[in-house]
Amino acid sequence: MTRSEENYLKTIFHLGGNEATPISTNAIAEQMETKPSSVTDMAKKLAEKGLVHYKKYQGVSLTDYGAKTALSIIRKHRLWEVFLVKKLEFTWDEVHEVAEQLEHIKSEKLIDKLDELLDFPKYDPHGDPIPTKDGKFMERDKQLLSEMPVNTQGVCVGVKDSSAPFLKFLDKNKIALGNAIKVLDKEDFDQSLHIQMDNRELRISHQIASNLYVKKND
Amino acid sequence: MTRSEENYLKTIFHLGGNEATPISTNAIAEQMETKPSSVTDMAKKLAEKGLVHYKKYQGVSLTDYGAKTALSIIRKHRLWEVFLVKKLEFTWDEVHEVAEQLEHIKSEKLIDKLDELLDFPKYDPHGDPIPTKDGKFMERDKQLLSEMPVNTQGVCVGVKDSSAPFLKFLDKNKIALGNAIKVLDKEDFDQSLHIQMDNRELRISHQIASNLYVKKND
DNA sequence: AATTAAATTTAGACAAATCTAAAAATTGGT
DNA sequence: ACCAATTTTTAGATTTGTCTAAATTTAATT
Repeated sequence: MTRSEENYLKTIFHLGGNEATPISTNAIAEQMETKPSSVTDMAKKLAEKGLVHYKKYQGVSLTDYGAKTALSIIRKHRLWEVFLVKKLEFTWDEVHEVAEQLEHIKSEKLIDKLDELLDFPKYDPHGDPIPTKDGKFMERDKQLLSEMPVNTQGVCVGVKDSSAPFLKFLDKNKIALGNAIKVLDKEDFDQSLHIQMDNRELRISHQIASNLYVKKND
Repeated sequence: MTRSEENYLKTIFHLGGNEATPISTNAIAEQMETKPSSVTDMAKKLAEKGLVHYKKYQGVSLTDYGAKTALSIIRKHRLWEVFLVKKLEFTWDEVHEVAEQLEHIKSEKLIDKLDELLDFPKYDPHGDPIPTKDGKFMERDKQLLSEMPVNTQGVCVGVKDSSAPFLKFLDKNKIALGNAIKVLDKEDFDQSLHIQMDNRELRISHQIASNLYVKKND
């Protein structure tokens, strides 16, 4: 597997889709900042190797084998992210770029031992679940903050947008995973929220709220 | 810098040489298991970038800039080797292959923090010195065991050959870095040695002795 | 259902890194 | 100082992954 093939698999995985509703070459090209014609070429190659289903003009979807492969790369990416934060004092907005490189390192022992060193983490620094060695995905029970009714309470458990600018914004406003959240009020006009976070009250825009995942308290 | 360019620099560094006595394209090709014609192509490219001195038919040597670059790659390689042994329970015969991949990861912060996590190690698992951030090389006062006179004592501090087969042989015979060594006798016939290592006596061939570095006791 | 617009693929080109085979330069032996 | 052997370079081809521009297919609109 080349680095490029791995990057395509990962992108296709993240874009979702399935054999019935495949992902267009255009969508992949846009996500990867490349050209649709390049995607077509790669789609053929990946299909050749049994990693994707591909029918001309129809789009692309992962085979079981392709999905398993994608999950192993995502597993590596997220474990490295945990390593960078937990062991090397990286901030959560710095890890993605480096993990993009580290995820391509080939050594099963390396990743198994890394997992052990980190004490088998279940989530990465952005709250995304880390697939198990056999490709099982533990999706957490969570919802967007923007979808929580007024007066419900929960805990901040993840971000939808994990871009550096958004993460830095959260840092600046002391919004971190693990914080307790209560929705105090919702503004009908612009759907902004008045919330209580840990011990202070703050107002956040709909844009922010729709990129923060919360686990509702029972 | 591409991965390939980095590998060439590293190889040229390890082969030594200087502007007056450059390394032949053939020597580089042999070391890298590639063809001389490929080396010629790369020599031109590296010369173009100011990383090596290259004159047709004369051979190649690193510029100061090239040496500095090579040292930063070697620094990364050796720090990763320490990480693999100290933090992930790799054995010293397993680390090279993985470090060959890890050494190409680009992130200054990553390597600085790794250095810190490992407590600024001075030597890698094979006893080779780890260059400092500014490319300084702390070569240890050491000599080959095969060159130690009878009755001298010292400590095992490194290996010349760090191939897996040799390292496994050392493990099997419980020869490890840090062990105390005393040369009891030298066999004129085949130059084999009778030594005392920690608390036991053993005989080792000249081949082995000429691949083990010892620091003589004062 | 025909025509236009949009999406997708094909064809041909390019850069990086490599190779083979042939040509050129260097080296060593006499 | 010459010739033969060796080393090194050149020229041209190959692979991988990409691109542009043109051609084709699909989708949308009337």
